[in-house]
Amino acid sequence: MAHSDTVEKILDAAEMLFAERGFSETSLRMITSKAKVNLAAVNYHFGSKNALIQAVFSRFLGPLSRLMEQGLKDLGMGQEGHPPPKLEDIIRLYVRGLLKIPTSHENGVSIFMRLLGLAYTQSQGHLRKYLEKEYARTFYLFMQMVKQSTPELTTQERFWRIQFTVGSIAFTMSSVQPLTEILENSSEAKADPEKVVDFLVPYLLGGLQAMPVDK
Amino acid sequence: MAHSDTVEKILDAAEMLFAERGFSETSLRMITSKAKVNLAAVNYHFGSKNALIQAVFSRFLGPLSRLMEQGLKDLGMGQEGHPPPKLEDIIRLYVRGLLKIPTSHENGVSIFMRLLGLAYTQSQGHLRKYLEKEYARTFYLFMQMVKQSTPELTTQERFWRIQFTVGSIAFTMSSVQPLTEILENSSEAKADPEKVVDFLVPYLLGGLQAMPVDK
DNA sequence: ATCGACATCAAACGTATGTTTTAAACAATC
DNA sequence: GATTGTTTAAAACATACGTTTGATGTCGAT
Repeated sequence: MAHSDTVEKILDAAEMLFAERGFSETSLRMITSKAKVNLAAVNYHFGSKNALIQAVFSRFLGPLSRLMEQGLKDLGMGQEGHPPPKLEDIIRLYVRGLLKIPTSHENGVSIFMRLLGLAYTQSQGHLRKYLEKEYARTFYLFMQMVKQSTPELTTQERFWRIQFTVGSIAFTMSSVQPLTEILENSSEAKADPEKVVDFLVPYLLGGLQAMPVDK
Repeated sequence: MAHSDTVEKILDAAEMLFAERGFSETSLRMITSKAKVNLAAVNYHFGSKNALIQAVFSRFLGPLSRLMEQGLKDLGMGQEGHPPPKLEDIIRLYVRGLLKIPTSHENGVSIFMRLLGLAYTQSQGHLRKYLEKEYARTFYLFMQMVKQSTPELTTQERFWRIQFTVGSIAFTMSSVQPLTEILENSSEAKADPEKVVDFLVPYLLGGLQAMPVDK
């Protein structure tokens, strides 16, 4: 057919290259040559490089936020008379959700997490603002859940603990590959993302449930 | 005098701009115009943009690692018959060290942390490798300390928990400014880096001391 | 006062970038 | 079979970049 999967091919290539090298460090020519499409195709289909970056995120986050909202409902979110869910269940829900992200490649999780990390640190925050606007609802729901499960925290302390948690996840996942290389060199067996997640959950729970700062 | 403080002015400007916008997104022309020096001065004094990036880090990390090693000695590191220091003291030592980083600007901490975060996520890891090589000793000492204080963890789980910790710190500090803006809009008083650190320490301790994963 | 080493400056270099344009093929829809 | 939307190809666009050059300035030492 005339209309092949050019768009998908571009998104696939861009996704991998962005995760490997960052946004600014990845040129359209790299993307189109990896995707084996014409250079002009990007501007034809997406309009600009920035729009392509957003499109890469949309493909990830659309399904993800739907998955999250469904999971929160399953945990009894908003149901009258339902006991507040355990914090551990909430964390597991999100971590498991991240593992289930639909992706065309093997290492879907780490690619996505690295992209998310980049979105926060790179690109002067214009991407971060886009994400916060677009997925504010999902994030708000998560905050509500955590609030129910940690009534002993002040609003401020809870906010920051959630940020610490997001930070742990994003930063770690964004550098799982380089870090595993270190581990392999220095000793031990290789650590895949799934294993890292097993270590991550108890750590995050320990942090979130720690004794609050006394005022 | 002919030799003014051009080098310092360049480092100051580069430091701030790198932290604000990232490395690739900051051009030499931005730096030199902010520093009010000639464009060629960067290549004259530093040789290349990459060398400038490393120089920015050296100015931070030199004093910092010396501070850290001294602090570790004060805690009894390596002294025969000395009881192993408490984990909380180690964490506080490092967090306090980060706060004491000598810097020419007000927001020294957050700038430095953001730079460190960028070093890990950006620049294809060439900067990360430089840092690990240059400051391997300081990091190794820290690992040894934590090992003494968390004998119940396996080497692998300890390694990852330390990574989670570094991630929390770097990611959070690298976005303290944007995050405080969110807090101010949504509610509450403003949160300065020092206050964030007060929240951070118990969180990190809770994570590091959480029940280990059973095998 | 002169020399020589270092510092600064404006200007240019070569290259890579995102984007646009033109043209020609191609496939699907009506 | 004409029309419409996709795709490719090749080229050019203007711009921004890191880096280099060569002239000029500045200083302390001789």
